[in-house]
This record gives sequence, C-alpha cells and structure tokens, in this order.
Amino acid sequence: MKNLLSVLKIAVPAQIYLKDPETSDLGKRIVEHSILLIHEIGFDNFTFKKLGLKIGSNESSIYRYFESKHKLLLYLSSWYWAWLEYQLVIETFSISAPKAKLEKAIEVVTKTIAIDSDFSHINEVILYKIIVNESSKSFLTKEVDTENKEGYFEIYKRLITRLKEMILAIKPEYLFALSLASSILEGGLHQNFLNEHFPSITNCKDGKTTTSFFIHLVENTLK
Amino acid sequence: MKNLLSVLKIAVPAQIYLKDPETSDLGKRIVEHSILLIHEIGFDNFTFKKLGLKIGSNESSIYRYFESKHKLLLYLSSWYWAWLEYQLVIETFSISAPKAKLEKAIEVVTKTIAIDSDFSHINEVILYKIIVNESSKSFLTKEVDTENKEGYFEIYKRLITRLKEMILAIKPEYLFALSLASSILEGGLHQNFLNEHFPSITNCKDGKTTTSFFIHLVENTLK
DNA sequence: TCTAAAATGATAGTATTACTATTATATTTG
DNA sequence: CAAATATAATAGTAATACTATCATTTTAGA
Repeated sequence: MKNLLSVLKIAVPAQIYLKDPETSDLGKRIVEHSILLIHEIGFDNFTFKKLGLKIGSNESSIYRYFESKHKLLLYLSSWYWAWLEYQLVIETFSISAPKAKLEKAIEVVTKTIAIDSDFSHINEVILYKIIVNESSKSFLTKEVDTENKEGYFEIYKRLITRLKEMILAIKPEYLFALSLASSILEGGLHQNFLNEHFPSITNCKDGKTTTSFFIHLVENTLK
Repeated sequence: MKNLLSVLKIAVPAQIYLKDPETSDLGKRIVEHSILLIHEIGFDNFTFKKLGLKIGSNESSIYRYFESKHKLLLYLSSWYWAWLEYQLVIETFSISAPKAKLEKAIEVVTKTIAIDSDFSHINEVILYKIIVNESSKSFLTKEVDTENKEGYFEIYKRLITRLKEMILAIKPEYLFALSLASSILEGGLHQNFLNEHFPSITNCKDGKTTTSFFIHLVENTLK
C-alpha cells in the first residue's frame, strides 16, 4: 500500500477546491491540521480563523484554497472515499471467488481504521473519526442536489457501485444490490458511531465487530 | 389513531424545552411553523428571527420556549420518534405471531410517511421529510455525550429497544439484535434520503419500497 | 541575477447569526 | 380589579463567514 501510494495520488474532484492543496506546503498543512482541529473541536465549531491560528497562517490564505468550510469537508470526505476505494481495489483484486471477494470488501469498508498508513500528511485514523462523526453533514444540506450534479459525490457513488457489482456477482437476480451496498457503507459508519456514543443500542462492541455483523447479514441475505 | 391521540399527548422529555410549547397558542405556532420553515429553507438556514417573522411573533418570545434552534430540532425529533413509537405499538399490539409482528413493525418504521394524521397542529408528512433530511444533525455534535446523559435521546433508544425485542422473539440467540434494529431505523431513513437525492445508489424506488428491502433483509438474516 | 508573476500575509470591513438583557405592553387568573 | 404571567419591542454583543484591498515574500523563467 505504502509503496503504491507514494507513486499514485488520491484524486479528489477538482471542482471542490479553488487551488489544489496538494500542490503547496501551505495547502498540505491546511488539510493536515484541519483534520486535527475538526476532530478536536467538531466541525460546527471549526472556523478558518481558528485553523489559521493553529497553523500560523492567515484566514485569507486558507480561503484561497477552499471557498468555505463546507467545501473543505467535501474535500476530506472525497479524499477518504478515494483512499477507501483504493484499499478496496487492491485488497480484493486477486480474490476470484465472489463470496470471499465480497467478504473482504465488507471488511475493508466497515472496519474501524486504527492504523495510519503514514504515506502522507493525512492521518487516516483521525480522518476516519471525522468521517464517522461529521461526514453526513457534507450531504445533509439544501444544496445537495446542485452539488451532486456538479460531481462532488462521484467517488462515493463509485465506491457503492463497486460494492454493488460484487454483490451481483454472487446473486445476479437480487433486486436490492445498490441498497444493500449503500447500507453496508453508511450502516458501517453508523454502527461505529453508536459504539462511540450510544453503546446501548448496538452490539458492535466487546469483540463483536461491525464487520462480522454485516458479513453475517449479507451472507444470509444473498443465500 | 386519531381518536386515541386526541386524548393522549405525545410526551417529549421536558429537559428539551424551557416552556412546553403544547401549553400555549404561541408555542403550538412555533412548532407548527418551524416544521414548515425548516422544510422550506433547511435547518442550517433556519433562524428564530425568520421564524418570528413568519408567525408574526418576536424572536425573543421564541427563545422563551427553546434555548436554541438545536433544542428545537431535538424537540421535533423526539416528537417524531414518540409518534412513531405510538404507531408501532398500536399497529403491532394485536399481532401475536412474532414474524408477522416484526414485519408490521418494519413496515411502520421504514415506510415513507405520506398522510398527515391531522390530529394536531403538526404536519407529519413534512415532519417526516425533516427527519429524513435533518435529524442526524441532532446527534452529530460535540455535545452528544452530555445530551445523551441528560436523556435527550430516550425515546429514540426506547424505540430501538422495542424493535430489538421483536427481533429476539423470533431468534433469541441472534447476537446482533440491537444493531439490526438500529440499522432498520436509520437505514430506512437513509434509503429514503437516497431515493430523494441520490437515486443512482438505491433500489428503493419505482415500486420497490424501502420496506420490502428491509423485510427481505431481516427475514433472511433471522432464518 | 534580475524581474515579474504568483503566493502569502495583514488589515479592514460587512451582513448575519445566535444569542442576552431590559423595558414596555398585553393578557390571563385568582 | 390587581397581580402575575406572557408576549413584544428594542438594543446590544461577540462570533461567524465571508469579501476586498494592499503589502510583502517567495518562486520561476529569461
């Protein structure tokens, strides 16, 4: 993983940013520390002014990279989904048995990210926590339909499409492959959210993982 | 339904409001029109000032009922979950066969609300749309753990517990009854959200309902 | 190495938000 | 009818989410 990603670049839709943060030192620091700061104080309390203070830079400079904090959240989300898509592809590529392939896919997509792959300035462990706690806000807006048309959610949708294909490889006549795929992805995040904040309404804790819940669910559904 | 609810009152945890909006005409108008306005402009753009303008009342008067717009969203969410719990209980009460009971429960909990029961000033059809599009914001905050301790999510958790009981009535040894219950509830909302905004990643459309997706899923999982 | 273009920083300003506080005026209740 | 309660009106505040302008620094090409 580390090796490949040192050559490859996670590609985020260019409409999301004003200037590609990957192209400068300041840009990278913006992304790196926005993750830390959002994790620390929450997205709602996060401002570009506070971030500027944190990285010893100016609010106005950050605005040259991202139009708004909402766009920054879209960037972080897209980055995460692209990274996850990458993991999904390489981890399942060599598996030819459909069932084993899907099982591995579910594992990749629902597991709690606990190790920072460390190939970049982005801390995936903390980014994952942001995805669990904040990413829904990137689409729970009045502008979601416009932004969807503008392609801001392409990677996320492609990921679900990939999962769907793996589901259909097992049971081509299943009518709800897309819904099952989107349920695995969002449901995985949600169970991990519950584990953190509402442990009384989830079983995905104490050794019983979100992954095993979904593998069992999907296996039986496609039987 | 109509008859019973004209005697009963939907009980929302009292910590959520400063003054019970059910006890006055202004309070009811606040709740009634906040639903319409949030639906119209979205929760993020919603302010008490705009609501005051809409109902011909003063911002400061609204603050006497709710500490913040966040508390108002918690109120609307709790109200909805309480209303849904009520539906769930009466609709499943007389069914004794566990499988049929759970099936009915899934139907109640995942179906798109399309008819306003019209027993109160609250329009359930529009409220349901708010729940689909905005309710996650009520718990996706930095304060969620404190607010959870203060009991703001009791009704929601009780609803999930009820579903869990119905699941265990079918398969007592199933280890993920809570996770399945929470997945049905949140997943149901999510599929309906996708239907509205991201139809390319759901099958719950064109006659294939969210309810049928989940009934099939649960049935196979508990087989 | 000089030059000009690009990037960053500093400062100021604006409308809006999310409130709080105070006082005045209605309305209700005992 | 008085007192209590509810509502309205007005003002004020710190913070937010920006935009605009201009100064300074850095970088890249001739």
